[in-house]
Amino acid sequence: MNYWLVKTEPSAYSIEDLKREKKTLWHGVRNYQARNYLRAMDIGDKVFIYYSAVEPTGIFGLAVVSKKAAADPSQFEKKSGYYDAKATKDSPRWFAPEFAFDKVFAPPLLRDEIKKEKSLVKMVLLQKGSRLSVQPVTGAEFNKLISLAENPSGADLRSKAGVAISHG
DNA sequence: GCCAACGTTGGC
DNA sequence: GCCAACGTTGGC
Repeated sequence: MNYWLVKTEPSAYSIEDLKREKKTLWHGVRNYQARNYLRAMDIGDKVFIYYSAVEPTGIFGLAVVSKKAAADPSQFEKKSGYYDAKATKDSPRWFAPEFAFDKVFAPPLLRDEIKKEKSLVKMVLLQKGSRLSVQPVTGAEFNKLISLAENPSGADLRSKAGVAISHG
C-alpha cells in the first residue's frame, strides 16, 4: 500500500464535497510529475486531502483510491478549462483516478503543526518551492500524520497535565 | 499583495 | 536543443 497527498482549494473541491458525493474523479491535474504519481496510485492507497493557498492551510481529511487512473475526460472537452488540444483519445496525456471518501479531520491538521514535527521535515510538502499537486508520502510519515490528526496538540497538552479527555 | 520557485512555451 | 520570457503556484 502506498500513501499520497493531493492539494486542492476548498472553493474548488473540499473534503465535505467528497463526503457528500462519496466518490470523485480526481481530474484536471496538468503536470507531468503529478500525472505520473496519479498513475502509480493503486486501489486502497490512502490520500491526504490538503488545502493550499487559502488560510489555514493543512490536511483536512483522508480519501482512499477506489479506481486506478484512466484517461481524464476533461482533456477532451473543448469548453473545459482543462482542455488539451494535443491530447487524443488514442493517446491521452492526462489521467484521473477515482477517490472515495474516508474521513474528515476535525480539527484539521494544520501546516503549522506539521512543520513543528521534526520527523516530518523531509516531507515533499515542506520542501522549499514544492508546488507539486500530487505527492508521495512515506509509510512513516503517514503514521505520524494520522497520529497527530487523532491527537491534536491541545489534547496532548491536556493529557500530559493529567486532565481527562472527554469523548462525548 | 508580494514574490520566489517552478514548469512550459516558443524563437532562434 | 538552448534559454529567455512568461504564467502559475502557493507560502508568507
